[in-house]
Amino acid sequence: MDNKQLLMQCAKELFYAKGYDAVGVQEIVDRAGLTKPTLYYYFGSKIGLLKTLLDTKFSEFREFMKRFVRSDERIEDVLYGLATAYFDFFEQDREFYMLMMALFYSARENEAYQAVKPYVTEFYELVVQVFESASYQLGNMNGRQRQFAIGFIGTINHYLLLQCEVNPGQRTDRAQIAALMKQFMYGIFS
Amino acid sequence: MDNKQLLMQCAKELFYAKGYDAVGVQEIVDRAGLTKPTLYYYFGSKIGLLKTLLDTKFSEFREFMKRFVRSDERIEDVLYGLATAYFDFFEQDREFYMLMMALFYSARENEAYQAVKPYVTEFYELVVQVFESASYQLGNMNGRQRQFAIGFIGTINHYLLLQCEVNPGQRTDRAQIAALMKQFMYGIFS
DNA sequence: CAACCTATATACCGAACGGTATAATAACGG
DNA sequence: CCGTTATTATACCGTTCGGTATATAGGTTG
Repeated sequence: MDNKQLLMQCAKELFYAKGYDAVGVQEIVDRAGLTKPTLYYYFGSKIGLLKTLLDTKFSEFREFMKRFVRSDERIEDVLYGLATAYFDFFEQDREFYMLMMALFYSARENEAYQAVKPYVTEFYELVVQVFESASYQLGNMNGRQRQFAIGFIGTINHYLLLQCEVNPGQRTDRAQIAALMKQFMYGIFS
Repeated sequence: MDNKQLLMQCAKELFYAKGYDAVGVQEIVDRAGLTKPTLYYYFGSKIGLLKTLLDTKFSEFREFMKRFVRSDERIEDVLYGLATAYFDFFEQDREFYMLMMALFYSARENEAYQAVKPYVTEFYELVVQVFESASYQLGNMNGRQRQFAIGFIGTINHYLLLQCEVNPGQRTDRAQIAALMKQFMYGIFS
């Protein structure tokens, strides 16, 4: 791994563990065994480092989406594929996923939030589109597509949060994804 | 309002807008028109100020819970009451609610997260209890009480997040709460 | 070899950080 | 009116912050 990748890796670990604002540039380069000018050579600034990290990782997320989502299937299967993309991306790099969530929930004026917002919005709109194009299966949603999208992402994110708290090492299996989607679609009484 | 309350108010606004780590003690006292020793006189430290703020606000949240939750009713009504408590507390002070969410989603090693965690856990356990005591109505949940509690809180929090993004000024009405609970209980096909 | 470009280090900048020693002021009880 | 206590300000502490001017080492290219 070259030093650019090394710096991104170290930054990700520290941002995840302590929070973007709470991590100093010195701390990042110390962990990488380098010095500050190297970091500034590659990324220009601390926020530039975060932006490069986000850009790299969200490109991977797009690949997961392409692999698992077919919008022409039954809505049950589309949602299952969507959920699988989220779960697999989460499993591939839990630290980054949790970092992304933390950034998205952080304060609106914070530059770290503003850096992550466009990416989160992009994937949120993708989920909205899934519900839009399923309208012939779900019937008249009365403009509730966005509410469904929020509910869907919220359900998944909170499940993943629980995973991190309760099963720090264990992988989520396919049966659990199916159960969660069933609960989302048919409610807790089913 | 005395200066202690004033400092808590100013801190809350700044923490909400910029994030705990991104706000300096100097900034807080400047906004309040005071000086640093006053802050340290009342709260001892920056984290002490946050803890006092959390303690005060979560006491209010407990009152909302007592007012709206009757565990001896039908599960539909209990969940509706629980949701109402969350929504009303949110409406009473949106800034604080969003701050609490941001803190809870922040990094585990961050002291701001550690300050808010006990309170969030307390209310999570309360929701778990609601599902536990509804077991005779929901049937055998196979130990999924915690999953339901996570799903319930996740659904509400993401809805409130959406509220803040889309309708910054508008109040959530009772019909929307009922619709959200219906979706949670019966799924999106209902 | 000379010029150049990439990548890295030494050493430093001014500003802001959280926090405090000390003292002045204000309010209150005797 | 005096002593005490609660509250606030002035001025400062050492440390760390994000960021940079400058130099050097190594490879590449003319």
